[in-house]
Amino acid sequence: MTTWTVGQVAELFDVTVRTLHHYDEIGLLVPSERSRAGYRLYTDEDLTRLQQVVVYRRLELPLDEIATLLRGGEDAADHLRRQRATVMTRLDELHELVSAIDRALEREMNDQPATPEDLKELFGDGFTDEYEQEAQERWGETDAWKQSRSRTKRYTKADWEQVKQEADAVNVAFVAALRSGEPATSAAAMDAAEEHRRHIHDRFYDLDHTFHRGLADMYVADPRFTKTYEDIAPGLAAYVRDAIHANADRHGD
Amino acid sequence: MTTWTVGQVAELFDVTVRTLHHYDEIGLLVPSERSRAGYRLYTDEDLTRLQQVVVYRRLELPLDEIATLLRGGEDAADHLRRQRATVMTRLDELHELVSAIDRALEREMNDQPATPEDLKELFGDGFTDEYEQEAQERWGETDAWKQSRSRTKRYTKADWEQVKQEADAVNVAFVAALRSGEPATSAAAMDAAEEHRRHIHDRFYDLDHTFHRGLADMYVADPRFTKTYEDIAPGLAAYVRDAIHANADRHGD
DNA sequence: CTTGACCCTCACGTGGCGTGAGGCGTCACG
DNA sequence: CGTGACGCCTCACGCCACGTGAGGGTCAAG
Repeated sequence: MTTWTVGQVAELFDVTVRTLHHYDEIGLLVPSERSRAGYRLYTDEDLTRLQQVVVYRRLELPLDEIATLLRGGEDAADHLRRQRATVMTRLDELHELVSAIDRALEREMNDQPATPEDLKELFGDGFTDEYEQEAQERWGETDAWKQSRSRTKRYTKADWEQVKQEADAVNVAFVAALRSGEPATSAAAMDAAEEHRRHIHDRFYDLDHTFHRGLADMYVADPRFTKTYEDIAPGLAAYVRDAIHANADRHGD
Repeated sequence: MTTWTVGQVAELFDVTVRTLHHYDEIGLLVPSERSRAGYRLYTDEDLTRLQQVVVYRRLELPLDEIATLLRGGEDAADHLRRQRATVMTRLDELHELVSAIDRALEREMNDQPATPEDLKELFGDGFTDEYEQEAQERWGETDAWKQSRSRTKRYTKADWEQVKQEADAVNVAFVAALRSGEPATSAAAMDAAEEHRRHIHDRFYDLDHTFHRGLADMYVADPRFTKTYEDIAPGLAAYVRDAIHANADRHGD
């Protein structure tokens, strides 16, 4: 038996039958033979070609580029280099994405009242906790998370209460500036913004002014967090955001 | 002017008009008003909602999840955590991809163009061995399997030899306990079980005592695995299973 | 001769829009 | 009051790499 049917080939290479049909349709891998009944029959050579296709697919080359590559015209090294650059770019994007999500999550955490149950749910209380395991696996690599976790892990109830007090103090400063009629670009408002940044910086993870801007925008973008500020004082959310941006400007970031 | 047309909104938020049409079509963002001529007119509230959509889109959340989120009530943190896990998985894959490309490039530069055999060696997979195929069928895309793959991928020949030696040592311990006539609940048998668990835990994937029980049951239930043990010594499969359960009991899981 | 596993060819669905086609609305200028 | 440029509308197909049936033929075993 020197030929194989779709099902056999599919199992061998861990692809679906539909995929082989697709490759046939677009001419990327047309089986050399057909049985009288019309069954696709793959030869050794077909399998070799499929092997190459499968490998290049794992590099996420589009199928038409793979076709070009296998037509033999192009230099494989060039393709690989280009692909590497593409992957690296994508990696950077994903890294940014992760930290953006981190910031969004951090914002979630900050806005939740720090009841012991919440903390347990957020940080877990043992290695048997599924979330804890996943968090360690998945989040273990980002600096923000490592920092935040290593710091908050040891926070007691009292610590959390103090964290909350600090947060409240920051809010009070914001409200005072707002009520006094000073603009968000005033020194008082910017000072409150800087306090806000330092609070997060000290308590959770390193936070520079650029990231701080991102957080500020989130506060206004999402009504759940807008509400937190609007409940304290109307117009506070936008005021806080503007103050943070002004403060970032002041620091030249 | 308290409403905006598609074009204005598009420019404001740096999205295309088609995108706004799309969001309208799928009901994610339906403009509150229409002009007599049927022009879409976006209000302040619409823009606020769009702002949120845009933010979440930057986090690459699927549109239907964003819809769920904005419908309110749902926990944003859950969605964000899931999204984070997804992105991290993708990051891992791309890291592997980059090193695979590097290895391919190295081969390409130093030696001749890569033959299919080279590729097979470099990227693995392709003509997978039977164990790997069956394991994939069994475990599919479970975390354990992914973890095992990501670890073993980087094992060298020497590593594998050591892994084999460790596995043999565990088996020897089991056989010794069995031959000496000690019950599966004896300390010797349970110690061997614990060694077995740690071996897998260290070498392949996180394995607690509860999951270890599941493995043990499978050793007896699945003839392929049963055979492995029965070939070493008759009655060993069941003995191993009982020892593992006893060991799990001992550890209170 | 039946059964059941395998194979075939359509052909529509997926996500998140891009990209026209064909036609109406609006506005500044002449 | 007409005209041209531009913006808006609604279809509706295209993209990529297949997934997922529907409806029907083929093949080896019992």
